[in-house]
Amino acid sequence: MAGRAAVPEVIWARPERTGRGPKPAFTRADIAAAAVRLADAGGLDAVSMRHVAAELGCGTMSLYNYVPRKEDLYELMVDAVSGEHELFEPTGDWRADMLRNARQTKALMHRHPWMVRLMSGVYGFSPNALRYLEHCLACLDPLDARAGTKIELVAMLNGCVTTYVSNELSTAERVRSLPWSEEQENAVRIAYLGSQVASGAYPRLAASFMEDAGPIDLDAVFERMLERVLDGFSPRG
Amino acid sequence: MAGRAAVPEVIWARPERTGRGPKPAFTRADIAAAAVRLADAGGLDAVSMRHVAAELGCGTMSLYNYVPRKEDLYELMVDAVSGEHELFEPTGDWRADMLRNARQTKALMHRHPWMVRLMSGVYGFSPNALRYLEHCLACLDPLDARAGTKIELVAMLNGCVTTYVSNELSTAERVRSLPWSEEQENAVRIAYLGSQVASGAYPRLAASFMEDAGPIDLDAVFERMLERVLDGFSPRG
DNA sequence: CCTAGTTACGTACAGCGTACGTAGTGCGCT
DNA sequence: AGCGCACTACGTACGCTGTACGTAACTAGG
Repeated sequence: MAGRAAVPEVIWARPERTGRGPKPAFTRADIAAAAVRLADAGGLDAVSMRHVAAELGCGTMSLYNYVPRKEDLYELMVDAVSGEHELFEPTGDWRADMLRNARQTKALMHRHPWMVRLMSGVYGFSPNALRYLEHCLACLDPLDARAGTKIELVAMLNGCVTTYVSNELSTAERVRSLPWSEEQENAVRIAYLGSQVASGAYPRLAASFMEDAGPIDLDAVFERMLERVLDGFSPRG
Repeated sequence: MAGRAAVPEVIWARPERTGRGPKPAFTRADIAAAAVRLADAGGLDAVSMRHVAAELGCGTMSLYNYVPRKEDLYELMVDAVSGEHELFEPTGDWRADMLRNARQTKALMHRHPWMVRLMSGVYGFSPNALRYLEHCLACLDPLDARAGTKIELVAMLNGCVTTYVSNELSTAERVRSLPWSEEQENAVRIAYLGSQVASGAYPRLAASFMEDAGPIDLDAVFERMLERVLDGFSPRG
């Protein structure tokens, strides 16, 4: 009969080896790495069970011995890149440390643009995610606040970074499945936005466009956002 | 030949009627409403071109006369529910007004849980989204700040609300495609999380679990988050 | 040693987005 | 007035997806 049980489980709780039978040809790390490679190269849509299996050099259905559902493959991917966080030694300056963490997260998501799409749909407590969370809490040791508050800080900071990068890359990832280039897509959208703003229906929005005529400094926007989040948690702020 | 052009375009720029030919049987609003109805009832996965066409009572391919790509259908959906925002008269108290906007957004996303998945993937400047943005800017008239700063405020507030609701509903929406119930899923994940925390590998995380033993008041967390965001933009804060 | 549990993988199915072809309809132009 | 073209409508078909299921080979535990 089928060893594949249709029973609730977390992939992390399922042991990677069980002893019986021929020894598995791949580790979970192998599989995650293959999937990440495909996603980096061809976007999230390039990650199909068939493609990952081909990348590993095995039959499609063999993958299901390691990964019961596609969802779990996504979870492996998120965990794998979560492991890319550098867990440095806390310096004692919690603001500086958290800034460093946030900037790292942003860089990580730029390296793996498909992450933003997975973040809102995958459960966030894989081993490496827990490790990162623990690291953040260690950075926050000097902050005098309840543990719950610290977790709220980490969640809010991560959330803001995610949405920021999501906005930044909104076209970049989506355009992969479109039959035209990112430049064309942006041009046509900006043209529409311009026509709407020029229509006079959105006076305040139009005024804002007049104000900052030049190109916006996205990095500065990002840094301002971080400062504001941290301010919200600083004592006497 | 094909009237279906594989050329970059925004669906909002394409006129709904062109004069020539038999008159369309549906409006964009009809289509959006049908798709939203399906998504509310059966989750985002229930929104397929075939299903929407069936809901409207037309052939699958007829839908492509109105909606050139599935992506555009999503855009119609987002715009339709964006129109559910109540654009009240600003009171002069920008903090209170923005709180009201944020709470409305949260309620809206609870009514349409699939929205969080669409928000990070769909371009954010549909007509109703622009109207809402303009409304927020009107609420912020009393705030003495550059227009760019106000837009940052709106973006940050919306972003935080989105990620908050996303975390809140992460299982709820995902579990629809799983062969077991949300309760089972949560139970199994909490069991795993508990086992990890109990393993001693994450001491600070464990301490935090000890601290707030009781169930957390999610609404309070939400309100605290909003206050912190607004604080970051209040003068002399 | 035997056998139960595992790995491996081909086949098959239902569903998806959508390219394409054809038939019918009615506005705009000459 | 009437021709032609742009449009609507929609059936068929293709390539892709996730994955249920069956079969064959293999190996560790009793």
